[in-house]
Amino acid sequence: MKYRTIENGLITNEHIGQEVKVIGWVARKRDLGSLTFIDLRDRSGIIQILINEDTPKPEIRNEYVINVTGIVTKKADPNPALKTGHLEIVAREVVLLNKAKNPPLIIADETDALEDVRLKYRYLDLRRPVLQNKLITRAKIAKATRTFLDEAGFIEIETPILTKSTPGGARDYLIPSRLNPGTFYALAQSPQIYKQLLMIGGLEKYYQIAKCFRDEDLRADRQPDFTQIDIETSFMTYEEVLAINEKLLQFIFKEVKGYDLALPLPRITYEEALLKYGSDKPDLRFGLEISDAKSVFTKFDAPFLNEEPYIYAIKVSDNGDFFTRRIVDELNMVAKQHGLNSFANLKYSNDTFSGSLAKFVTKELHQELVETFNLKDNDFLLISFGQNKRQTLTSLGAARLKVAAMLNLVDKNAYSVLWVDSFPLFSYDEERGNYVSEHHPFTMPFEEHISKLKTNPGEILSYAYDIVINGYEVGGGSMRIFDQDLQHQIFNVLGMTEKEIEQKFGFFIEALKYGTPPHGGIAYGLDRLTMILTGTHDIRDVIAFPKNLRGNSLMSGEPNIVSDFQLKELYIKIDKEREEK
RNA sequence: GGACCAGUAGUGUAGCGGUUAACAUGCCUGCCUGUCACGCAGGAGAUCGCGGGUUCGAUUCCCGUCUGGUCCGCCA
Repeated sequence: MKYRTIENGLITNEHIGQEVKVIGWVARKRDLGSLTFIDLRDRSGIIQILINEDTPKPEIRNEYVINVTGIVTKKADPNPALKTGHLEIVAREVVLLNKAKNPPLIIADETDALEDVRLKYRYLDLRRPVLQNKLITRAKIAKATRTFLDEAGFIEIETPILTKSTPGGARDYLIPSRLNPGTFYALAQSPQIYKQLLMIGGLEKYYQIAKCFRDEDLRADRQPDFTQIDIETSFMTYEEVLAINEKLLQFIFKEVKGYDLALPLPRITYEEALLKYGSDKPDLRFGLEISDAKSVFTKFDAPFLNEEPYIYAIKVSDNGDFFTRRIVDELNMVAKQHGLNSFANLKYSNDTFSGSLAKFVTKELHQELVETFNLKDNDFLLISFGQNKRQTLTSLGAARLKVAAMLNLVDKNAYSVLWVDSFPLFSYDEERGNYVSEHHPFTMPFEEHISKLKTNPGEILSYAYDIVINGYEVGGGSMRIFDQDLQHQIFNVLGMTEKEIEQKFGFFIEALKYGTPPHGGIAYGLDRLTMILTGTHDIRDVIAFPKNLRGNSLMSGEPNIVSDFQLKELYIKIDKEREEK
């Protein structure tokens, strides 16, 4: 006895006239009295079942699981919306295998439910074909990755999830050790140190599709546990590492989407990305480039503007009339969110300026503005100004994205894939009063900048690179330091004492002393890559059982309170006062 | 830690200082031989998130709180 002889979505013309047995969920029932039609859904798709008057039929409602035996028949009037829309199965026997409660959400591509209902009943949400297709795409990406890297001589190696907590970087998820009272493991934030140790261990080419954990606040594209495609290789130069990663991406795009990714990928430096697009992960599917507007606006007789050290502008061509008071207010919200008071703006039409700065435009400035920005009728200038260069740029960068979305400037069928490179090695942390790694402390600085370690660390650039797709940081990596003295100097710049270095990274410094090969690598966010290739902006769409913004599972209810007995075994006491707050 | 938006039948929304709280869909019952988001007729279903205040009267206005979402900070 079998439940099925064929999957619903795989039934084709060649089965016409054959008796088949199918199984699935009742997606829809259309009862015409003596005729009943059922859309029967399994993972492969939907096939219509016809139950005639003389065929005995059980109670049938939505989401019941039924088993149908019958003859595949050609329909007189096909349904073009369905892959199997020209076929149906005329039932001989219909068996009810399981009933179902009335589901709280519509189980179809277009559901009516909002996120929290979908997450609470995730197992029902997962029955929706759109969601299943996203998980299928995710599996295809993983498979293509394995195929490509395997053929390129990489081997898949697992590294520990229970690891040592090392400060710097993201907050750790801590796991108490029962066997070692008072001590903790940290869940791996990434396999970074292990993969470098694998290089020292002589494995040469490693990869892993690795779960990683970071206890930071969540976003639409950030989950506390997520998956990296983690890659490291020895004996390859910077250019060779980028080249093989480009080929990997090309292979994935081809296998998963049938899309031909043109190589080599464009590269843009971190500084250029920030100046032109106000972001270290620019979306290049549209223009709206930022220009330095200091020279013009500094001449404006407006103290709030001309005294600011940084002034930048975006010109939006031929859409001035779009920027009504309401739209400008919306953009100013973006400015506020990024720490500025507001943007300034100028509309140019009929050779006249209007907008927030219009009253400061003198005759001379009028001419200079038109020439500087090459203004045509119905153009619009959005201007950001501030004390902090990065903030002034990134707020305008955020507005750039918003404007592009509002004006529909983004080509949804295009992919913008590029490298952002030449990242600074360090940035200065005002709060902590010392330098912190921009990427991570194992990143190789440009050789010609190493001399600045003692004099001006902030100016050092590094062999770090991000892969950016459609404005998402999809991957990031670097060439690594393989010289123990240089590594030691880096730790010093980061303000670590000899004792701290020894405690936290002693084993790693020691390892570097035994003939470390030149090496480098990258880590891709599998979740984000899947988001892009499935066209969603919500990371929860590409993870089977995701968490909400508070890190809670609305379905199973973690995190949860544990028993006093469990806590006692782990030598942990909960501060009851704090718990009640 | 901060800013903003939302919370009304199972679901998604509308609405308003005094309503029988509306619409769609889902659900239930009946009818229907070619539907495919079937159709038609009828029906059930809501302490308008929670607490307080203003008011003769609050689902509506105000304050607080909880929940969900988006963003900033954070994410080596």
